[in-house]
Order: sequence, then structure tokens, then C-alpha cells
Amino acid sequence: MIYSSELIKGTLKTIILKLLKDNKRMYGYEITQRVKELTHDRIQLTEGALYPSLHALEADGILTTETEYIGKRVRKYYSLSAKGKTVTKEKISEFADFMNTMKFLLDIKTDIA
Amino acid sequence: MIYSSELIKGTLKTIILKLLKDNKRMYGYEITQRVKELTHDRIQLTEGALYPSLHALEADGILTTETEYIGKRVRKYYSLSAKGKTVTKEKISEFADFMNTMKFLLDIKTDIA
DNA sequence: AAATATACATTGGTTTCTTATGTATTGTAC
DNA sequence: GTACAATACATAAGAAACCAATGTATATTT
Repeated sequence: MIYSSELIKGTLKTIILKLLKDNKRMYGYEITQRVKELTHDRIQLTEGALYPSLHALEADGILTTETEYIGKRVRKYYSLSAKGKTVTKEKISEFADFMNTMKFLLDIKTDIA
Repeated sequence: MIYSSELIKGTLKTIILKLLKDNKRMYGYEITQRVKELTHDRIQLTEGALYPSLHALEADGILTTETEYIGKRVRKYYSLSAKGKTVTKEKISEFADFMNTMKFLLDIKTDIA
């Protein structure tokens, strides 16, 4: 199953921030692959969604970047700034709260303890 | 706490369908009030979002309508069509699956069994 | 040598929602 | 009895976020 795109709307930034929280630094392509792997292909980030989001987070001072060359190929690493770490905690906790509300509203039984 | 609007994106139709599944028929204003009440004001549907969604669901054959007059004031009741009942089950189960994926991805502990 | 994977990025379009506005009736508080 | 809030519908203009497509280029596998 691949989720309908409307479902994923609004969660992309939270996913990016969580991955960066756990991994110190990651580059764009790596993020798409990690999400694909962790969700068993259920969530597939498109580049057209990912890169603008990364750029927006950087412009907001939430992410910092370092560019490196692997051979001749450029690679841009993203990391959480101090502000980013705070924002990440808030976003995840807001999402957790939202999920509990939705679970109650939709009367859903979950299968993960 | 009122959730940031981006979080709610993509969930509106699922919420509408779930309420109609439980209540046979409801009118627009009633839906806004019920959601507000059930979520303790955390989710407040705006009319500008609700009515276009209801109209779209009706146009897709997912909802049927009956108009009644309460005194001189018009009230438009919405109900699930046969197709709508099927779609509702699919939507809720897709959302439940999505929540489990997100819970795993964000490493969230839930407080509802 | 060709195909696939890696790695960045932008552009045009669509969907979905927000804010604002509009109309009208009914109930409540002063 | 009149102003305000609540009830109840609706649309329109714009913003935000995402998707699909396209573009460029290098590296690896077959």
C-alpha cells in the first residue's frame, strides 16, 4: 500500500526533522531512501517535495548545511541548528498529540503498544 | 492547544466520513460543532473548508443530500451513499495504517490503548 | 555501451485550505 | 425592542504544499 498523497501532506517537515534528530546529518537523497526503507515503501518522498522543504527549513534557520564533494559529485548535508532542535521537539510532540486526537475521533485501535 | 493548520491537511474528508458513518445524517454546521466538541476545541473546521469538501464528496457520489426547512431556515442533511460506506471504510483503514507507520517513524509512545 | 543509481535542482500545475465576504433567520441579553 | 450572538447556508481570491515532469551531471553495474 502506498498512501494517498493528501494523507502525507503536512507531515513531511516533521519526518525530515525526526530523521535529522536521530542522524546528526543527512543529505537529501539519503533522506528519501531512509524513509522508503523505514516505511517499507509506503512513503516515497518525491524530490519536488523534498528539496523545496529542505530549502525552506534552511531559510527559517532550522537547518544548517555543509557541502562536500564525493569525487566530482556534490553532496549537501543538512543538520539541525540549536533552534532546529527545539522546533523538532515541539513538532513531534504536537504530532503525537494530534494522533491521539485523531485516534479518538476515528475510534481507531492501534497495533503498536 | 490548536493544531497548526498544516497538520490537519488531508484529514478533513476522513473526519467528515467517520462522523456520517456514526450518525446516519448530519448537516454542515452540526459537523463543525461536533468536531469542536469531540476534540475539545483542538480542531475547528472553518466553513470555507467544510462546504467545498461536502460539495466535492456529493459530486463524487459519496454523499447524498436532503434539504429541510426548520422554520424559514434551510438545513441540508448529508448521508453516506452505498459507495460512500465503502469509501469510508477504506479511508479510515488507510488512515489507521498511516498512523501506525508515522508512530513507528517518529518513535512515538501513545497514551490510548 | 547502455541502463540504472546517485545527487542536486527548478518549473508549472493541481489540490486543499484560509481569510474574507455575503445573505438570512433565530435566540438571547439588556 | 433592539443589538449581539448563534445558527445556517454559500462563494471567491489567494496562499501553501505537494506532484509530475524535466533538467544536469556523475558513478556504478551489467
